[in-house]
Amino acid sequence: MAAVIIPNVSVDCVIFGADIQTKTLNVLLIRRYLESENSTTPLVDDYVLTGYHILENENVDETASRVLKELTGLDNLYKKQFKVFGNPNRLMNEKDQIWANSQNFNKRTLTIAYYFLLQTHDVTLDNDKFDTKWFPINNLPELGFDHRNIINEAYADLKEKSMHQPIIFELLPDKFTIKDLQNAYESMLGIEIDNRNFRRKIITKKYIVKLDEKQIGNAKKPSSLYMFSKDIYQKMNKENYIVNI
Amino acid sequence: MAAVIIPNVSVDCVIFGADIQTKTLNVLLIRRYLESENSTTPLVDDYVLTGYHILENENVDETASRVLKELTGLDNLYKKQFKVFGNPNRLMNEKDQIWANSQNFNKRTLTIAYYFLLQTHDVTLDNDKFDTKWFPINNLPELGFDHRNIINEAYADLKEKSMHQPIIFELLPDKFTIKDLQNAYESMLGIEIDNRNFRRKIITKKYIVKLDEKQIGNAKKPSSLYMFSKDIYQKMNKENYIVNI
DNA sequence: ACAAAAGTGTTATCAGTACACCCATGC
DNA sequence: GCATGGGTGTACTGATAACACTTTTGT
Repeated sequence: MAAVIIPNVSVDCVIFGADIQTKTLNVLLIRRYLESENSTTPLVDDYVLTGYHILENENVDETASRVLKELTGLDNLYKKQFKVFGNPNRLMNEKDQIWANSQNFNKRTLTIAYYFLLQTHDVTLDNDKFDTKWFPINNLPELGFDHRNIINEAYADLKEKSMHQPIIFELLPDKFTIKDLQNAYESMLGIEIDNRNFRRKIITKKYIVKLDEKQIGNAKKPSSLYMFSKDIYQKMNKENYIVNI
Repeated sequence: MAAVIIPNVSVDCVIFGADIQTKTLNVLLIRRYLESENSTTPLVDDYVLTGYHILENENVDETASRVLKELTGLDNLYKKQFKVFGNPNRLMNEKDQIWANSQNFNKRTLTIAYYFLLQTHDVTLDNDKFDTKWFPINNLPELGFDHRNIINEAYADLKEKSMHQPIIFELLPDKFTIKDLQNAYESMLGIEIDNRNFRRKIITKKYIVKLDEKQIGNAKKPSSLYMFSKDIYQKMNKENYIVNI
C-alpha cells in the first residue's frame, strides 16, 4: 500500500543549524551522487536540500515536519514556510536532467520551501542512511536544482525576520549566555556589535530572564546563563504597533 | 488549443485596495452564485477571491499577474506571494462541495496565495464579465472555501510588513499628503496616531520628498503634496542592520 | 601571577511622547 | 469673517552610540 502523492508539487527544507562552537550558521545538505558507466568521474556529484512529495491526506506543514524527522529524528522545531519556487525551468540544467532521468520524476514540479531552525549539536547524523553534511552558509558546496537560490532566499527571509522577531532563540539552547546571543546575531547578520551596548539592551528586556546558574566547563571566568521567556514576550507585545519605516 | 494546466494547484489573489475617500482598506471579491432547481433560495450565494490554475509553461508569479489583469485590467502592481494553503479539507464544507460538483474541479487542491496592493479608484470594474465588489476588510461578506482564512492571513502579513517596510506607498497615489499617509496607517493598523509627532517623523525622512504642488479641489486650505522616493530609500538602507526584538 | 573572557559606566546625541494653539484658505 | 482642516513648537523622557578599563576565574 504505497502512499499516494500529489503530483507536480514537492516540499523542500532548508535546515539551518547554529554551531555554538564554530560560531557559524550552517545548512544541512544531502549528497547527490551518480556514477558514470564509462568514466571514473561521476555524472553527478553535488549537494541538495532534503525534500519530498506531499501525501494525499497530508497537510503541507506535516510533509515538511515528516521530511525533517526522517533526516534528523527531530520534531517540534521552529518551521517557516517562506516561498514557493515554480519556475518552469527550475529543474532543467544539465546535471538535473541526468538525475531526473535516473530518478524518473516530473520535470515541472513546484516546490514549497520551508526553513527550520535548530542547533547543529542536536542532530545525530545517521550517515548510513543519508550522506549528509553541515555547510556554513557562507561556504556552500556545489548545489543541485535551484537549491542555491532557495537557500539564499531562506537566508534573506531569516535575516529580515530576526531583526524584529525573537526567532534567534530558536537557534540557541534554552540556557544561553549574553555572549552566545551576540555571537548568534553577529554570525547570522555578518555584523559586529558593541558588546557593552548590546549587553545593556538585552539585559533590560523583561523577557530575557537571568538564571541562578553559571556556565561550566569553559576554562575561564564562568558566565551567567539566561533564558528567553516566550510568555512574557507575548504578554508585552499584544497590540503594540510601532511603525518604523 | 486549450492551455494545459498543472493539476492540484491553484493561485488565489487577495486584492487590497485603499479607498482614499472612505479611508478604508478594502478587498475585491467575486460573487459566487448557484441557483436551486426547486427553490427560490439559491444553493450557493457568497463571495470568493479571484484565482486560477497555473499553466504548464508559466511561472507562478505570472499566473497571479494574469489573474489580476483579467479581473482589473491592471499590471505591474505590488505583489506578494505570502503563503500556501494546503489543508486536505480546505474545500470540504457543504457549499463548497455543491459548488465543486457543479464546476468539476479536484477536491484536493493546494492554493498559492498572493496579495496585491492598489487604490480602489484605479480599478474600473467590468461587472458584465464578473460580479465583483469592494468590501472593507472589517466588514467582509460570507465567503466561500477557506477564503476568509486566506484574507485574514494576508491582512496579518500586510500589517506586519507595513510596520518596517515602505509598502504603505503602494496603497497611495504617487502624490499624497501627510494626512493621507497617516490615514492609510490608521485604517490599516486600526490605530490612532498623534498628528504632530507623525508629521515630524515623516518629514524628517529624506526619502519622503516635498513637491512644489498643493492639493486642489478640497474646500479648505490646500495641503502640500509629497512623494516617496524608492531610489533614496534603497540607497539609505544598504547594509543597515538594526536589531530590534 | 598571568591569561582569558566576563562584566561594568559615562556622556552626548537622537528619537519618541505628550500636549494645544495659530494659519491659510474657500465660501 | 468664519468654519475647516493644515500646519507648527516645546519640554521631558528614554534609547542609542561611542568609547576603555576592572573583575573574576582556572591554570
